[in-house]
Amino acid sequence: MSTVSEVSEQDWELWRDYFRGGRELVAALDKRLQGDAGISHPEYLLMLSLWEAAEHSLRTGELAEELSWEKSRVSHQVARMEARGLVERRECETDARGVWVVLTADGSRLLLRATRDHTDAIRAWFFDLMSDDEKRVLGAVAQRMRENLGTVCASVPLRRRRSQATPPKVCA
Amino acid sequence: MSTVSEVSEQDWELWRDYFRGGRELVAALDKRLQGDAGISHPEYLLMLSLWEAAEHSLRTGELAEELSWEKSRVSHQVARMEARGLVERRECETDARGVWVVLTADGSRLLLRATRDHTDAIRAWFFDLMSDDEKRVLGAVAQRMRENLGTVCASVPLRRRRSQATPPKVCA
DNA sequence: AAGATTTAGTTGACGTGTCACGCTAACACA
DNA sequence: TGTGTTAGCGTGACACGTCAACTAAATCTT
Repeated sequence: MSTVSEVSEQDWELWRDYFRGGRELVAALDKRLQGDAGISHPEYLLMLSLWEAAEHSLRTGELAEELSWEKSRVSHQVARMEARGLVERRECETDARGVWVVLTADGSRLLLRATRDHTDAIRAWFFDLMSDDEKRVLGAVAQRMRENLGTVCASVPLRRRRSQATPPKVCA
Repeated sequence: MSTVSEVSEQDWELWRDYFRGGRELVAALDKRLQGDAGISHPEYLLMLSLWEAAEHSLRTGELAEELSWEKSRVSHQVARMEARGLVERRECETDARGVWVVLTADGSRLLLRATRDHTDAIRAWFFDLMSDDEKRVLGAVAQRMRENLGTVCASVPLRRRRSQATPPKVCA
């Protein structure tokens, strides 16, 4: 067991392509969002979560759970976005520790402007490249990976807690 | 064409799992490296490239090409790693603009210490989760993705320019 | 050989992401 | 009622990563 060469050259090739492919795809999506709407991918994701929530607002912790981010990360990101006017922080009436993060009108506008192109990009650079069979395989493997890693937070996130009358059904 | 809902719920599920799975896997690998050898994944990758090169040294630009990183990124990373004593910068005799980046003894030690566990982790969290058929599919899709995105630098990197007497054959 | 251009590499500013720590409010319970 | 614990969030430091601007050496041009 476990001479390094146990992993075949082919396998390393696969790993390389998987690893770099992921990075390159996300980088490309990010660049596209920047160009189209002037927002980053993390900003898009955060605003999307808010958009999909009741009143376009969520508590910091809910946001973290929704995005599978650390709360600290959410805090930093919200701070930057608040400075840009994309979201607002509001005190929580029922829990003085709590904070509501609310999508602003500007935020909504940008989100909606971005969504179409972003979705098209994901389709063109991801979905359209695969047959249905390949999608099944990829999905199965990805799920398996997450479950396997999935000690703590990884197993949870099968979207629940939705609301709103059919907002743009997008994930990325 | 291109109502957002063109993308099925299943497809979004796939995208989510693929997207987060990748992030989580890399995060897990990084954490493992930190714990085992006290180095980050980028540090590991950079040192591995050096290790595999003649004299354990490469020019900044070669390093960038090898890793598919921007030169600026290499520069920053090397600066941090030089401060930690993992690599050294050395003037280039034949081209006064050039810089050789050389793996130090400390760097080598850490790299070697890290390699075994890192490889095991990749095997356990990636390779072992897939059948050979699934590997083929994943590899094909990843390659297709990179080629599709692959305007500029994406098409190049099929490892060339190897040297050295069989160093740890690892990629990640 | 003078001047323009290209190439190698660095730097600073800034967004992203994690970790360790700290703070206050809510809560449990003696 | 006080006291210890936990939950919700923020902050500062630092690593990662990109972009635009920069320096200086090499190279090309005429």
